[in-house]
Amino acid sequence: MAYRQTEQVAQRLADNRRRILTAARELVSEGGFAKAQITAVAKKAGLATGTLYRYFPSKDDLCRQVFREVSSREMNLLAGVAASDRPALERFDIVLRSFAGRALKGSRLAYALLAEPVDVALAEERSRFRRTHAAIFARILEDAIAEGAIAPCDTKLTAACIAGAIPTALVGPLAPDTEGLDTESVVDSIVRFCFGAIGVSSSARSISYQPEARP
Amino acid sequence: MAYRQTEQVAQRLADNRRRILTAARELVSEGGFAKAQITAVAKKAGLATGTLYRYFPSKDDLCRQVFREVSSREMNLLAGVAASDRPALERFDIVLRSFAGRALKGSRLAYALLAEPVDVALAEERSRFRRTHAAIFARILEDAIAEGAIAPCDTKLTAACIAGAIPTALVGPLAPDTEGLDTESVVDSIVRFCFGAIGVSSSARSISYQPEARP
DNA sequence: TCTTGAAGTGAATCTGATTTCATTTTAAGC
DNA sequence: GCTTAAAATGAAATCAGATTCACTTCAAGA
Repeated sequence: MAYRQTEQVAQRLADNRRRILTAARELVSEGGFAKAQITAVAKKAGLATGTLYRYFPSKDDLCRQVFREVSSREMNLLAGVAASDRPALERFDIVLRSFAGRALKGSRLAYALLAEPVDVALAEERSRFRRTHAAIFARILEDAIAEGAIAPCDTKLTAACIAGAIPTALVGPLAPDTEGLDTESVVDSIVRFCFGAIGVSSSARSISYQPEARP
Repeated sequence: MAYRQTEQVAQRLADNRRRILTAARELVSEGGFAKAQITAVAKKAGLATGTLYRYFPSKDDLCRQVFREVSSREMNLLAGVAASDRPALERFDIVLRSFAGRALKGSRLAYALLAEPVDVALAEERSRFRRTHAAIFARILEDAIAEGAIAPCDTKLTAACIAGAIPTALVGPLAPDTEGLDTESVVDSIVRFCFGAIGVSSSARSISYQPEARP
């Protein structure tokens, strides 16, 4: 018995793994998944190309992992908001705003997640991401119906529509170059659209429910 | 002067070009753009690989061309419908239905156009396609506002949302395997969603405007 | 029939990445 | 210090396509 993995080594391995993921994530935030070539990632992580393959079986796996980490952070955030015990419509408002708002803020990464052309493996991941969004929306819509705040509708499909509408509306504004456009008004328009879509006009909304005092 | 292109030759050249485009289109309808490899296209067109390059400078160019041909047929169709002189909301209804309905019918091709993972060149083409959709919707919305049929709104953004919502709602149903699901009800739900989004509830709609007699 | 330049060919090449693997280095235990 | 097995290395192999190019075939017209 001449070799046994020690705590210290295990630590370093875990570290390396993390370092690879971080390097990849940073590259993605800089230039999208297109910039996350294995060689570049390894270099940035301070490891040799081959070493990387001791940690991840393939590029696809690595990228999927990165995609999941980034997107699940977002998802958890939204899910958290969605799970509060406020009235459904209020939650709807907040979820929409955090989604759109955060996307516009971290635009390069959001673009990678939502719209950058990617290969099949990541496209799959992306569609899972979108379905999760939709599920969150669907849940809120069901609650809203149960509360009698909106009329019944096909919640699944409506949620899918919303989950598709937002990214598309953002793509223009998200485009890697776009600078200095009125973020808030874009978000407002999107929110208005989504409320409309579920049958809550903005006038009705400002009477029955005031998410924030308005200026 | 020993050579001059004759009518007959010109004819054959044009024929070849067309044959290449057709072959490519057919391959795309069978297996998406992924299946449209140069060699396969050439073979299907009954030409040698190299010959194809006498007609198209690169694969990207060929695929773009195919994408444009297919999508512009759709666009013209929608634009035609949109340009009729009926009331705006009626046109809205028809455009939505033809869009969603046609996509569901020719699903493999629609999937390629709307959702298949593609490379940058085609992604560009696709976003142009989507913007054109949005423009059609925007136009109708403006008319509807002018007619006083709906309340004013940010037509550009609303149109973008709609143009994004529909494909997303269709992706599930379009997925290359999905069989035997209720096409009509999907279309209905989408239409309902879009009308809701512009502030026309389905109840209001069935009173003020009857697109078709209902059973 | 013969010449000429365009059209057509498809095997060979190129490309840009991922992935492998023979070799070297490192850490653990004796 | 020595042995062992894991970890790390990075140059080279691989790969799946697109693309090229030296060559052949063809059609027009002299």
